[in-house]
Amino acid sequence: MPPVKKTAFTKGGSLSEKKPKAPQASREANLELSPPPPLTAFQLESVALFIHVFGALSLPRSIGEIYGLLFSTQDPLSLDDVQARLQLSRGSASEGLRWLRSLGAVNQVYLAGIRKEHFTAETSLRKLASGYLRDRIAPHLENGPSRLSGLESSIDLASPTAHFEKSRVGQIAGWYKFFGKALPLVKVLAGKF
Amino acid sequence: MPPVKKTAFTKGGSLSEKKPKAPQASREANLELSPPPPLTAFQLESVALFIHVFGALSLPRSIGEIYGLLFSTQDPLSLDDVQARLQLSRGSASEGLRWLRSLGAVNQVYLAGIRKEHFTAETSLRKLASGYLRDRIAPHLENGPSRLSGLESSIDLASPTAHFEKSRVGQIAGWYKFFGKALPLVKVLAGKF
DNA sequence: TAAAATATTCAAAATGTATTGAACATTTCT
DNA sequence: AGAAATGTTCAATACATTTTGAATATTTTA
Repeated sequence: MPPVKKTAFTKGGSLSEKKPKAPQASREANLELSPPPPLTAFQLESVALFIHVFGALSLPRSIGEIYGLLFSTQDPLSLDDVQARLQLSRGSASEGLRWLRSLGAVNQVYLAGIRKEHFTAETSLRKLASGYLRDRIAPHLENGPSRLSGLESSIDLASPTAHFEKSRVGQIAGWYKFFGKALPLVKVLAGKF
Repeated sequence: MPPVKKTAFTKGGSLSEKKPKAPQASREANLELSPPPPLTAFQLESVALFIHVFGALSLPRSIGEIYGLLFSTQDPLSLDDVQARLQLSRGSASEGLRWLRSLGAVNQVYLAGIRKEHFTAETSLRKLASGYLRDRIAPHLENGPSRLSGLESSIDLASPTAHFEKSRVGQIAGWYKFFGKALPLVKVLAGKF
C-alpha cells in the first residue's frame, strides 16, 4: 500500500522553562536560555499546511515544519531559533535546513554584526519548482539514455517477442521526450507565479 | 534527510525453503505448481528500471516490480503469475495490483474460458499521468481553499506583521492558481505521447 | 593560541511503512 | 449444496527512514 503521511502538527503541550529575556547582558547565556516565543496562530497554521504539502511529496515532517515556520515568519531565523521554536533536535534542524538550502527553498541571510547564519523562506514558485526538479527529478532522468540502451540491448532478437519488446523500448523513449519538453515548460509557467 | 530508495533488483539469493513441490496429479494443480518461467533479461532490466522510476515517486518497490513485469510481458498475467515470477507474497501482489489498477496503470483483461483475472500494463502516458494526478496530487489540492481560508483567518489583524502575513496568503493563493493551470496542461501534453 | 560559539555528523533509538502469510470471503464448477 | 479455485484482508513481522543528542569539527573572538 502506497505511503500516506500523518499531517497534524501537535507539539502542543511542551512549553519550556527558563526566564524572560534580558537584553544582552551575559553574552550568550541569556540568548540561549531565553524561552523561544511561542508560535502564533498564523505560524501554527502555516506549519501544519506545509507539513501536509511536503508530506504529499513524501518528504519528512521536520522539513515541512521548518519551511512552514520560515514561511510564516518575517524576520530571518537562526538554526537555534528554528530548533527552539519547533522543539526539534539540533540534528534535525541542521539537516532539514541544509536540505532546504540545497534545494533553494531557503535563503541564507547575513545580518550585520551577528554571527549566526539566519534563514528566510524562498517563495518564488519558479525557484522552488526548479530546485525540486533539479534535485529530485532530473537525476532520475539523467541516466535515462543509458538505462534505455541497456534495456534495448537486453532484447533477445531471436525471441518471438523481440518485436513487442522493441515497441516497449520505443514507448519509454517517448516518455523521456515528454519529460524533456514538459519540465522546461513547467519552469516557464512557474516563473509567472 | 530526504528519502532515498534502494533500486537494485536482487532477489537472486532467495534460497528460501522453496521446496520443489512434487508435481501433483490434479490437472489444475499442475498449472499452479509448475515452476514459473524465469524472467528474461529484458524483463529483469525492465523490472529494475521501474523499481527505479516508481522509487523516484517514493512508491514501494513491489509496485515497481509488478508494473515492470507487466510492462515487459506481452501476454496478460494473472495474480498468481505475478506472484510466482516475482516471488512476492500473495498479499503484496494483490495490494500492488489493486493499487496499480485503481491508478489506471494496469488493465484488466478477460480471457475467454479462463477464470483468473489477467492484467496488462497500461502504457499511455496520458492515462498514467492523469491517474497519478487524480489519485496522488489532486486530493491534496482539493481542500486547498479551506486550508487557505483557515490560514487567512488565523492572522491577527492587530499584529504589526499582519501585512506580511496577508502577503504570504496571497502567495499561496498564487501557487494554487499555478496548479490549476499547469495540471490540465500536463494532461494535454501527455496526450501526445 | 585558547576559549567560546556555532555547525555538522553519525550511531542508536524511535517511528513509520511494506511485506508476509494464514484466515476469511467470494465466486465458480459439478 | 459441497468442493475447488480465486481473491482480499489484516495482524504480526521485517525492513527502512527519521529523529535524537552527544561527540566532533569548524569558525570566530579576544
